[in-house]
Amino acid sequence: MGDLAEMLADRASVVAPQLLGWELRVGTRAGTIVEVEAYEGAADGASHAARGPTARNQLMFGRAGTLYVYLIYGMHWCANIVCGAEGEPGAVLLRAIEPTDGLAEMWGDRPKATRETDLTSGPGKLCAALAISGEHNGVDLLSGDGPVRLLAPRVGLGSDRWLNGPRVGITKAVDYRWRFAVRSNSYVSRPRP
DNA sequence: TACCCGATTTACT
DNA sequence: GTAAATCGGGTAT
Repeated sequence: MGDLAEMLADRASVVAPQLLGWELRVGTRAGTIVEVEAYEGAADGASHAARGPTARNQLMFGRAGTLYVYLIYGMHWCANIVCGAEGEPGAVLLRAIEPTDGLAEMWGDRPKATRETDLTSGPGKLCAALAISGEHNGVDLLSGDGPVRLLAPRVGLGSDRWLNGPRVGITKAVDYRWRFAVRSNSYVSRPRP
C-alpha cells in the first residue's frame, strides 16, 4: 500500500489527523481510529525520543510504518505508529478506536468495561481490546499481511470532522495541541478535546 | 545498583 | 475527586 507509506512519511503532527478514520485490524478484531496524539523529536519534550535514541525508543527513529508498543505505569500497553523520515523520530499514539468487528472477543479481554464506549476509549484499553502487547513491538504495518493492519477509509475525513487539543497526561510541551479526535464521536476518551 | 516516575485504568471516598 | 496498582527505563550514585 504505497498510499499509506507516503502518508506516514511526513512528521507526526501532520500525519496524526490523517490517521483518523482508518481501520485498525488485529485478526478478527477491528475498529475505526477516532483519536490519536502526535509525538516528535528533540523539540517535543513530552516525546520518548526527546533525549535521543535509547534501547526502548529506537523504533521511533526507524522506518515509518513500524508499530511501537511500550508498557506504561507497569501495567498498560500503548501502541504507536512510527512516522517521518528515517532518522527523524516521530510516532502517532493510538488513543481510541470505534470498535467495528470482534466485539465479543474484545469484551472477553476487557471484562471490567461496563459500556461499549468504554471498550476501546483509551490507549491502554484499545490495546487490551485488540490483544496488542509487547510482542507486537516492531511489527510492520506496510506489508499488509502482518498481525496488525491498517486499512484506508473509503473517503477521508474532512478537516471539519475532527478537533485538536492539548495532549493527555503529559507535563512537558503542554502547549502543543497535538491530540486529534473525531468530532462528536462517543468512543473518544475523556476529557474530550 | 538505587531511586524516581510515567503518553493509564480502576476502585473507592 | 483522589489514590492505588505495578514495573521497566532513564538518570543519578
